[in-house]
Amino acid sequence: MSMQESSGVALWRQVADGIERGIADGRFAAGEKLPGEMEIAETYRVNRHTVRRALAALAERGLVRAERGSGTYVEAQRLAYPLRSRTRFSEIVGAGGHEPRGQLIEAGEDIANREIARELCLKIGAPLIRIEAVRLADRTPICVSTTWLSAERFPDAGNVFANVHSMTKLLGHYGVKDYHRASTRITAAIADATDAARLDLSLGRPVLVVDATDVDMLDQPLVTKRSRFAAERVEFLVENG
Amino acid sequence: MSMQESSGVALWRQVADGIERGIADGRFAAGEKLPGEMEIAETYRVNRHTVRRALAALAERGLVRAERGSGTYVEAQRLAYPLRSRTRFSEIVGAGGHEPRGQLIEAGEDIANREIARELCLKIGAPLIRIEAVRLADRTPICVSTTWLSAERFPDAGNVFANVHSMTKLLGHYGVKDYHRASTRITAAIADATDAARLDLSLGRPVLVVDATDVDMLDQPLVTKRSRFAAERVEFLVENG
DNA sequence: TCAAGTTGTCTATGATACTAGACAACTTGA
DNA sequence: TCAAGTTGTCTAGTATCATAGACAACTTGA
Repeated sequence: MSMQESSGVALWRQVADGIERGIADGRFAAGEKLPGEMEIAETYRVNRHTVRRALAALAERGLVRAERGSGTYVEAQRLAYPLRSRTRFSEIVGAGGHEPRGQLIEAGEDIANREIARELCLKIGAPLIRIEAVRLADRTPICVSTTWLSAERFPDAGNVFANVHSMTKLLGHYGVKDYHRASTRITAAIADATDAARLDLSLGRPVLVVDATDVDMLDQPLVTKRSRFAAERVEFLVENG
Repeated sequence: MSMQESSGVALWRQVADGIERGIADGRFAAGEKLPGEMEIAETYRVNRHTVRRALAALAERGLVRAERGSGTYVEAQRLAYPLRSRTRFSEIVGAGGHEPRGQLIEAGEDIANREIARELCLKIGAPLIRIEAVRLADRTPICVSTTWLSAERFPDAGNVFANVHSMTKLLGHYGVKDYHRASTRITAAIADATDAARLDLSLGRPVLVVDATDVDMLDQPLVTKRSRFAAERVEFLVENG
């Protein structure tokens, strides 16, 4: 018997994703015992060895734990991430009982392409500061983001961010007392090699890609950014009404 | 030279995803010529044959078109999908210049688990109608959704939906004049085999998973649903303030 | 016309992925 | 204690993945 789907995704990986989805949506509760390897193999119509490889991958990521002679058990949970007009990473993570951390990867200069120029109401080719940062809850990386600011309005923003480790504090440094989210666009993709490494994700894992622009109290654009969230670690909450 | 990452995702697939991302975020504009196979191979540090397999996969999905002796050219676009309090699939798709279509896959009975009971303010074990449907823009499937309604309040809802092909019309049939979105939760996952087939996606493609509950004008819950959107075909827009 | 650059097709080889079967090591409950 | 059920480990064979090189077929621009 053979399974040729030729999707470019290994069978063990498909099984692992299936089990992970089961964990994420509650079919397998935390602490609960998974079905036996044989039963999983029959469910997915694959060999037991293929299931073992899937479970090994999940175990390595800390989602399950195998106990010889007994069974394989679940251990996981996702971070709830509300998308509000006032979106602050530190507050959201703190509210979830975790310690928020930010880490600068790289800061440099850039020039505005058409898209960024439109978002920030600048001219194409205008000088920008580009900040690459990773944000964590406790010791788990949650997202990496690329942030662009006008280099004219926020000179030396890269160095300031390196000191304060927070976008809110950075803006405060330039006299911005408060700001809020003007637009948010969400889609999903597969993490590229760089992001996967920074998020401590294995290759091929999905990320939620969020393009957002923050404005001040007069609706003047301040910063625009593209964040990539590890899909397996967060769940966005959109609150209407 | 060798590349052993052993992520469970074939190299050609990683290259294909990388190029697709480039198309999605505008690095490669529609109609534009991609870099030559040799150049792509050098970029990703893989063999030219691996690049060819990636391009073949993209060509089969209609994202690119190869012309012998000349080059490989892009052809694609994503559907903008605003997430508002008043979210109507048909209006969104229609506004984008496409023809919205809905298709019933299956309707049946179900009983409320804890999560659904909470969303619909019912007791655990309460009888439900479960509707599986796929929704398309022109002839392209955009999302599949599983919708749950109280079987007491909406008796025979499955047959009604089969006739009207629209959730808005179904609710109208029971006297609900207007409704709006109460909560929306978004995450991403890999499409399972069933969803992949229904969305005409190859295995391993990411989907945006949306859990949402609609309420009437008195904030009484009407329906709760879990939709899976083909990530490569949509882009969610969250509009704040 | 022609050279340079492009995609298309062939052969070949080694590494991984998947299947298959067998048995060991261990846990649990009767 | 013991049988049934669990995970862990070994061997082997087949198919797919990825690499490598060579050359054909075709397009483009000088």
